[in-house]
Amino acid sequence: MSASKRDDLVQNALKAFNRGGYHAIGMDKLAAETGVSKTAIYKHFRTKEDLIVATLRLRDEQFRNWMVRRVEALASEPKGQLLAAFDALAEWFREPGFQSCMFIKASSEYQDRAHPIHATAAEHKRLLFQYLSKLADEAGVEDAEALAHQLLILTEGAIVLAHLHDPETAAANARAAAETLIEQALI
Amino acid sequence: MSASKRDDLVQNALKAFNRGGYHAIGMDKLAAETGVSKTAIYKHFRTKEDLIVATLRLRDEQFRNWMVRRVEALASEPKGQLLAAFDALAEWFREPGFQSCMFIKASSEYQDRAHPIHATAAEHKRLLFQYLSKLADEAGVEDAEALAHQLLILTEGAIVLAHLHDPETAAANARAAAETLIEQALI
DNA sequence: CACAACATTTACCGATCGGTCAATCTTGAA
DNA sequence: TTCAAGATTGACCGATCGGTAAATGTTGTG
Repeated sequence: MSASKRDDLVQNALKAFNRGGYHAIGMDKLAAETGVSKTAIYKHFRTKEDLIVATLRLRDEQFRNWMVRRVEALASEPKGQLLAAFDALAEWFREPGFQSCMFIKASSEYQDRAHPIHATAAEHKRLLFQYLSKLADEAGVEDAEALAHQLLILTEGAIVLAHLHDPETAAANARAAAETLIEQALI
Repeated sequence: MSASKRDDLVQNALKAFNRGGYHAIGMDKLAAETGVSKTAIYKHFRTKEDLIVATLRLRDEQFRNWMVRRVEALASEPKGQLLAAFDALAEWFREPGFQSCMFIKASSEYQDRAHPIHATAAEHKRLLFQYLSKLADEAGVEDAEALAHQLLILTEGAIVLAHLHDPETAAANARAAAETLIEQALI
């Protein structure tokens, strides 16, 4: 299997897991939806869980790249970029077929902290924290990590409520809260 | 089966689902862990999903009762009670075997908004919102619903990060953010 | 004690689970 | 053109999935 076919497989697996959940999508269904036979899949991934970790790593890369690009397109100053992260969030929520966050769902299905899938999800959120922390620091916030923690909490809460209740309400309220917290952190 | 035995069943099912997840715990394992045979379970619940909904309803009642009691024990004034909700959250996170929130996990495994399990989870969060909204109103906040939305976002985000990263850090930062938002809403 | 009514169990259903294997197909170098 | 190497396949593995049926216990009432 070529590298690009393998990427296709992971990309399609990502879509399937996103739509159906991790336990709910079996390997037979996965083979059918990706167009790659089970045996071919198992040539490249030792277990289903290895494949899930690979999809999470791909999603981590895609999502953080997208987020950074959107933030930089929406604002040029670090302070404005902190707030722009929440505008990007709103854009994400509006995407057709938005189904909450792969990593939150992964940690829900694989609860044990020691599990590689859970750990991969935790790592993704840690990288998001670092990004927010960098922006806060550049914006001149004294305790940049404290603000980054607070903004990350808003982000995760907004995702959960966008999925459970209403995307627009969640995005708007998270943005408003972020604005207040950023302003206070800069006094 | 007596009413109390049925309650025992649901209570034990709640523990099992909480520990293992919904898809991951099969009916055979559930029968073994609750001490009630599958046939006996199916005498009272038409499907596994009906049983899950029953466990969520029980958890909703238990959790909200507990939260209200803790909040009232920790503070007597509405404004203080808004903040006390986050102290209660910290207490919950510290409980041994804390495994995130049953409702977030349920909505992760049953993503379709039309699904009864997802709807039950959404309803629980709506009731929490109403509670926060009432407290905010009593505290004299002008736009009580806006503040309640923001505090609910903090709550959900703190739960997610308590599970993925660190309970103490998540609780402390959510509390600090809540304090800022409450103060600003009262100006 | 007799017995009907109900609760509970064991054994089983077809379907699907994650994963494997022998056989077939494709392909590129000699 | 041949043929070995690697990719791919469908068929299959035992285990478990959600759910059911027939048989066995249990219990309150006459």
